[in-house]
Amino acid sequence: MTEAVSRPTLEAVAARAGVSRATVSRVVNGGDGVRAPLAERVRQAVAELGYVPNQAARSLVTKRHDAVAVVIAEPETRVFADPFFALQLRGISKELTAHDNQLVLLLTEGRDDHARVARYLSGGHVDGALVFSLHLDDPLPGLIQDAGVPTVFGGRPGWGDEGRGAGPARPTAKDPGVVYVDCDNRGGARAAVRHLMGLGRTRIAHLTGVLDQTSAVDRLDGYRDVMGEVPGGNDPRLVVESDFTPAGGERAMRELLDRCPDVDAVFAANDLTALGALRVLRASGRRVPDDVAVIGFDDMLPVAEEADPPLTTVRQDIEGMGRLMARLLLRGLSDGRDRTDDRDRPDGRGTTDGCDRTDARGRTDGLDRTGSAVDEPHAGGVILPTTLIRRVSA
Amino acid sequence: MTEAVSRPTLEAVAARAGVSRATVSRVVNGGDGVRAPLAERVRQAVAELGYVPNQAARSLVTKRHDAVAVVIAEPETRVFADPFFALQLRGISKELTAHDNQLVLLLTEGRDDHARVARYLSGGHVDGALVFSLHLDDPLPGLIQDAGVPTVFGGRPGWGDEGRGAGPARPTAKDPGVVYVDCDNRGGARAAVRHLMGLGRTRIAHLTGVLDQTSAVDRLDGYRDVMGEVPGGNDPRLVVESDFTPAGGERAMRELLDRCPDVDAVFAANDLTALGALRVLRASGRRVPDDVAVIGFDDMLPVAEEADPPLTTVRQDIEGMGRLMARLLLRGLSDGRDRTDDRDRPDGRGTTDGCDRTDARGRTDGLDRTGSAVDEPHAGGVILPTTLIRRVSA
DNA sequence: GTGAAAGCGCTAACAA
DNA sequence: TTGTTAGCGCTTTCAC
Repeated sequence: MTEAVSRPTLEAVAARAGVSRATVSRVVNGGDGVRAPLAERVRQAVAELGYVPNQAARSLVTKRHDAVAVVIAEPETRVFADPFFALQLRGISKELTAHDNQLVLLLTEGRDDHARVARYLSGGHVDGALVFSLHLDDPLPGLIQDAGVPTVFGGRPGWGDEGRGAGPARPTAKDPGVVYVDCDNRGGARAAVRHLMGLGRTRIAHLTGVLDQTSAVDRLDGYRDVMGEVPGGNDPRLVVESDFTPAGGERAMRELLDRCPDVDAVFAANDLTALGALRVLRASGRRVPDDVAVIGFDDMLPVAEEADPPLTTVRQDIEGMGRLMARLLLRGLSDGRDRTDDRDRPDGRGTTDGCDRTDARGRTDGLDRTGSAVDEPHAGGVILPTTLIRRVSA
Repeated sequence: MTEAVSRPTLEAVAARAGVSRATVSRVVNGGDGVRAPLAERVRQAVAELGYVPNQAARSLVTKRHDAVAVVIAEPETRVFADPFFALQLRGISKELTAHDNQLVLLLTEGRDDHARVARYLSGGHVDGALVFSLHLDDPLPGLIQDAGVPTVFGGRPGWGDEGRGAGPARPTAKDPGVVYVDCDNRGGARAAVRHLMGLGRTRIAHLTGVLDQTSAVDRLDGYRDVMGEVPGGNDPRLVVESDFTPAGGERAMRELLDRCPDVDAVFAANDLTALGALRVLRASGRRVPDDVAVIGFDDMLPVAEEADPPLTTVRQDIEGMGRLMARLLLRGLSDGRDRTDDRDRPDGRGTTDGCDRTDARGRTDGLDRTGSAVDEPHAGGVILPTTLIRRVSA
């Protein structure tokens, strides 16, 4: 392991180019107001010396870090069981890189880590935070809000869902300052159920996810939206609580077959649950999709594609979510300063502005919230669309 | 998105405690040589003010950053297709956190990013780097070596495998300074094949991984180690090249059945490949394991466990690999300075030293290298053991 | 054992 | 347009 060596400083570059440190600094930071030939000489010197600015020194005076923390609350091992996390991170990374920001990854393993993370964020080491936390009663988001760091949440925070999560709703729930990005869980669920109806199915069941996560709640709500419209759709026996795992899917499917042997379609809260359901259906002698159609959620490869039969599912643009989160945070950060959004780095690596590639629709397309006590939508919620992917199972 | 506020400085703490900045600094950094009561007063002030040291200011003078970069060469989308990456990261994160280091994540998307990463690492923003790059001809590891940053590689670098990868071996291949951590791919493969033999199988095939990755090469070598010992084991038709994917596994399995209809066991280079093989075997009317036994590699959940039938496979301690990489890097870093390894942070959060929990065996337990021209083992290679997980398929 | 003072490398007023 | 100067918040000699 080679030892690091000392790097040339601004001073060295200035000397070499025969100018003052201030001039070098100007050139390095965009070169506004430096006459071309001089700037050229400086750039020359920079190249020759292989000068790279010392970020610590820079941060010390600018109070900026060009770094963003990504916080992932770890009890969410679900996050580790599928590529979700990795894709999200990839999207975030791309966007941050395009804006010359670094990604500081903070993984938490429980309460002890909460304090650590809060301390780190309060410590002013990063300009902002991207926070993933799926559970309604997770204290981490609250701590982070209190840390006073600009933050964008991944997934709709559940603070406003009174009567659903454990404990009272956080006062911050209606805070217009709360910004989050999520996929259209509810709309995707509706699309899935409508598709099953379009297939002529009438006894359509739902195997839910863990109901202390907003994604599970929203998918259930989407299911109910559609089922509520048809006679007999409100049969409570058709909804079985599960937990986003294959084992849970098996359990739930067995229970479902007990309750409703006449079921002819299943909408599973995610692909893993569907996997378990498929196995039980096969064991029960039912054919998929002939006897029972099955739809999953997530399009989690290779699970969905490699299932037997390949799973029809609802795809979300996971990478796009990550990208959008980063973009929103960065935009918020630059708004907070006096630089405008499009004042990108001089190397012209800025991306196109806006949500052009993400089809952000804002809000939840006219629908009111999930029957909770929250009347106003979360001011900063951005919902990305989902797509139904048809394979064999439905 | 709340705006960040200004934090209390050392100065403020000093004023509050009625001491000099220097004293506060000493207390904050371990408190050696400060009388107890004074130190207590300082700690009090720190707590009251919620003081957190400004890392930028500290780095500026210490030239340390307490930050480590994790570089993941992205063309390795395999890394994104399974939880491998996430687990590795978790191990790394735990270890870094225990030593109060931050994790800066650098994902690359191709050549353009190489320069960016090299620049960042050379820029002295981090104390060291953990680098993942699976392909033999990836230029990134070379660039990183040149950047002069202490580095530990994830997975055995292939630079020394002459005649295998594209291009000549890098001169650094035998550099005793090269440090890497890998699982015992070769030993795991041997265990798998021996297990199949123990089952009385005689026509044991191998579906390889992408052979420009050392993990695939090593697994193939392990297979050959064992097969070479028995008569007829060298039948080249029993080895089919594949690519670590289910689709590749299908292709390879079909080809294998064409070539050797009498095959009675398959060792697949990973679980995904095994998945494809299982499907083809089923389609061909063969029963698993009765007619053909199948073993995978990685114990990639949920793939292996949820396969039909559940897959016997070789498990590696992925999280342990990550942890060990971080530990080795951190140790190297502290060796490079004048502080000894066990001079941990004052809050007593240091972990136990050594590789106690990882069972590092060092080297490759007496076996010579993979038939390549490299006679001396890579000085810094640490190989973690693997475990055979018996499920139904073999 | 404690404090005073000198920078670390950079940016941002302000002068020229 | 360019240079000069004063710190940013911290650690670290060096006196006391």
